[in-house]
Amino acid sequence: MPELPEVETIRCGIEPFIKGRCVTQVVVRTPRLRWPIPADLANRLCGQAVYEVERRAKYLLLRTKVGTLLIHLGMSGFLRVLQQPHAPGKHDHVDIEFAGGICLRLNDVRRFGAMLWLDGDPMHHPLLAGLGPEPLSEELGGAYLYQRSKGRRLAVKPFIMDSKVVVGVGNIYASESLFRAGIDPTRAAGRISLARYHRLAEVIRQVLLEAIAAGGTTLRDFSDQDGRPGYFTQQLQVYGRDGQPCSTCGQDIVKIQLGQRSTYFCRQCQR
DNA sequence: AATCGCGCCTGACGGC
DNA sequence: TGCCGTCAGGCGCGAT
Repeated sequence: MPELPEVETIRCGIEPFIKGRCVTQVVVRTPRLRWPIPADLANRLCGQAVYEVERRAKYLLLRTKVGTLLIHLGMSGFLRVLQQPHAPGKHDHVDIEFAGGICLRLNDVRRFGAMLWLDGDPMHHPLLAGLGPEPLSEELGGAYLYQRSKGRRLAVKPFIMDSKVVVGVGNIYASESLFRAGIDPTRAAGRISLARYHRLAEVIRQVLLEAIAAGGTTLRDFSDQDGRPGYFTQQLQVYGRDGQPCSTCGQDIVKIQLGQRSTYFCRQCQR
């Protein structure tokens, strides 16, 4: 499941192949993603050069001078760059072909992803306009989280997963960050001190940067690969480790449901 | 306003 | 072996 580090890694991986290149053809085999892919996407995109490959939250933005292609990878999506012709396989829903024979191929088993065309300033689009700060930016700090959490009774884990508060903290990294910060994921967001939020902001950045570094290594050979990119290479300390001993104190990691999400933590180390 | 819970979708996995 | 139920999860949206 692409979390922010995977999306950033994919952005870096595809950028050198498509930046500055002109779209020659768009093949949509399965328009039914989270929302239907616009029927006129090919008309909009063909003949346009992609002059920038950006990321905002987990959205990829391919900018042209007449509009922006927005791509979200949902739970199971990934993008590959093909330099050699290659028959599409199962769940290869879209090909975007560029001058020079480069093909950007979207594969998404569960189709929770999206591919939309945005006119005008993409940052004003409803999907992007209300988003909180990027977790790797200066804006995310303890003071910011503390201020936003005032009076809120919501548990801290769903609080930091709320994209209006901060973007890009998915279920896995939320559990990992709270473990590193020693914070009980069920604790009300408004009942956490400024000092602990300083620590939380710091470890969120740390965890994401480590994952980006790991992804950069595994995805070095980005194009023309057959299988999926190597996600999940990061050492996870609590996620998916229920019943196993905590790496700090040895007590069993527990798994609970919090806001319909599996949540993993150590009752001893996280208060 | 804040919070909760649903639904989209497929594949892996466990039980019988 | 096959069938069926359950789980996983990002995230917008409607309900409370």
